[in-house]
Amino acid sequence: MLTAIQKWQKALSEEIKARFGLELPPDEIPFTFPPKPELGDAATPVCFSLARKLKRPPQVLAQELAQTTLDGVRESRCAGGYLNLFVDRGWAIESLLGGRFVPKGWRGKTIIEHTNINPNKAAHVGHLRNAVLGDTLARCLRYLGREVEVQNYIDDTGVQVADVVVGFERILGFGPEQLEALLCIYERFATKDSQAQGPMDRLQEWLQRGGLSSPDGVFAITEALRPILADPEKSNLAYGWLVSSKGRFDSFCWELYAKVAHWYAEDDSRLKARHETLRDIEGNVEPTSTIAARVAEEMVRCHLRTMERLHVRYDVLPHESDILKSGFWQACFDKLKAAGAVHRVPDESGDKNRGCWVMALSEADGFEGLSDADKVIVRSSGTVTYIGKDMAYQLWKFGLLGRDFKYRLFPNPLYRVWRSSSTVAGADPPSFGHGESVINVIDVRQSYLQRIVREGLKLMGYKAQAEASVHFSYEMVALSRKTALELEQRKEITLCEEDRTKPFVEMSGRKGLGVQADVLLDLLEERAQEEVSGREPELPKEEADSRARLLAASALRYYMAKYDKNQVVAFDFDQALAFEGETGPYLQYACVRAENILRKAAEMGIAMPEMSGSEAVAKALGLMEPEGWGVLALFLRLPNIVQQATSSLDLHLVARHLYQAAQAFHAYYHAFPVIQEPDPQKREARLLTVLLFARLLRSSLQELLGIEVPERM
RNA sequence: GCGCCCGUAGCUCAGGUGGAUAGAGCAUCUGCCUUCUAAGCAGAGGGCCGGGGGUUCGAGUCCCUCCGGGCGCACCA
Repeated sequence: MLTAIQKWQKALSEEIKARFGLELPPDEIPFTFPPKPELGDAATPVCFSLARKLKRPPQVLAQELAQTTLDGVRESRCAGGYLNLFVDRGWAIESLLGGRFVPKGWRGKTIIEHTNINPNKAAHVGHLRNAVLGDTLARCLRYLGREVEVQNYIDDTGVQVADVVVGFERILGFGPEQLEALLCIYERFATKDSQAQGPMDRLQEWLQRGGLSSPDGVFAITEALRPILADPEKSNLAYGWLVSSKGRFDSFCWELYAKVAHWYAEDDSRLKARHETLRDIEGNVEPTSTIAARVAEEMVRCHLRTMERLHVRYDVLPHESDILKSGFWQACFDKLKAAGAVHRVPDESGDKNRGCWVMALSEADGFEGLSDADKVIVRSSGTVTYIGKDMAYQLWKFGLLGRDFKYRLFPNPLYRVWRSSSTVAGADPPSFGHGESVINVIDVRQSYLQRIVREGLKLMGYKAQAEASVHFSYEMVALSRKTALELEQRKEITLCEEDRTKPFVEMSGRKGLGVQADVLLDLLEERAQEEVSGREPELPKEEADSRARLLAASALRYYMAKYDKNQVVAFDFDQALAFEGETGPYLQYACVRAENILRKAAEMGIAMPEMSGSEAVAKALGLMEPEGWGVLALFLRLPNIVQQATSSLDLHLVARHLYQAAQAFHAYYHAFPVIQEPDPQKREARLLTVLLFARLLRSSLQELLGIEVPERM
């Protein structure tokens, strides 16, 4: 289905051909929007370029083109060479309210892969940008009528998980029982803060508050942890993290993971532990493989919970371990070999890649000037690299592998989500994969690898799928210098000399450098809570909490969505914690204000206007002030904005546009009182403006940006 | 060395395929709450759009070049 502008472009293209004998494709007819609403609802400067080709003044051409009949346009005027269009308001409102965009011309689904946090530590603010962009893209595509499947890839076999397992086994001396005991504490105890007294007292208290007052439960846990508690060094470490993690297992692992990196750095020979652990995980050697699986699963649960706070959900969680166990890599490897896309570097050669299977990139477009033209796919040890697994995964996403996972439900208390499995199949999973196009949301640092995956597909003969493989590349989130120095002062992070001189500090899970997503969300909710209770002290706590959550989520989502994707976000606490100015709450507030007027009007017994169809509506629309109409007209452009945003992956366009709409409404709100307006007809027109605005903004925020609006704030 | 990205107000950023007077937010200053919630509005100051060349009716936007900064180019993911 064509949007209004596309229809106009088509009609104008035909008119230009008929009138001037000039072929001008519809999408080459530019559309802009007049700076003032009085000038019209839309405009095209096309006559400027026509003027050159036809050697006639643009004003004259615009006069002629103004004769064109355009769908929904009641008047075309020319002004200084521009062709300005005034739409029929009734038509515009009808199409806004009724016209969901019918999915024509789009068959097949789009697979979006996003989030992809290594399941070995808590999510940090960088991961939030990924998730927000991925989720916003999914929402925008669904708004346009596309079928979307959201996948969150879980790398549960890599070095990162291995490292945290090393931490549990070798630094803390944990086995499966101790891990279970720890998880049990986390499961029962989910409150945020505590001030430690004596370690054992505290543990007992936590256990009791967590509903583990049954002596057996406490006994079981303390029994399991006894060997750890007997060792002061281990028990101090674990206890410290237990406290600082504020009830979150992923936060515990965040500390543990950073500790492991430090532990390696102290003594190189300790890296042996990493390799042994990695080997045991892959070889299903107990207890290591159980610990790894348990840690990864629990971590994914933590991440799902974190993302749920931002209203981000997933359809399926493909696990890397299942890619290996289900023979995906083998099938992919066979295809690569059959196509001659990879070759083995002989053992006896002097090449540094001897014994490896490599993909030659020297012939490929866009890989010129590499220091090494060969990319290792299979290591000399016979194990496959990340890039190989990723190629197999990409093939599966397109349904090209000839294999599928089994699926079972992931143990998630929040909503139904499936995960891959190599062995156990749950009841009636939907069909996953078989995408027509695939969008991988990964930060810019992985561009090179994403290009290799595409190149691999091409070499295997899947040219169309290589074309349909999109890397949604965005810049990283770093800590602003100000924020980094603040955090260092509070002893939450440690910076090296080099970091201190840089304009911003790159985050690093390994170095424990970053701001945890949940910590930021907690801060946001706290601040929101203060604001809410400052305004309505009488509000029941539950209601206040729920409002604070919506405010915090919207502040964060808008903060992550408003920047151009190529812009490094220098994360700054002051900016991220703001609720004023260009922020999520500002958008919500516009909606709440509009709804307040409606509520008040209803309380006063003023009838709500019809929104479409009747004579009265047409009349009210005609009586709207240009400013009021200007607010609503912004929503007319929304479908085009969303379309452009999704095709260029510039999602900030959507965020900024809705901000602009909110801004326009706030100004209107102050200038045009509704309830106090004595003239009933004017009042009717204003009420209709407010009603339509409230409807449109609320649904747009929710559908496109994943921002929910509270009833009041 | 090669490749990609960024440089616009004191700070953080917008400025779709070149078009109407370069805009927002924060910060600073001045007004506006007995009038639909001030998480707001109105206004002021603040700009050689990194520098220099070009392309044309028209360049913040396109091309070349230089300068400054970031990120990639692993048998890590």
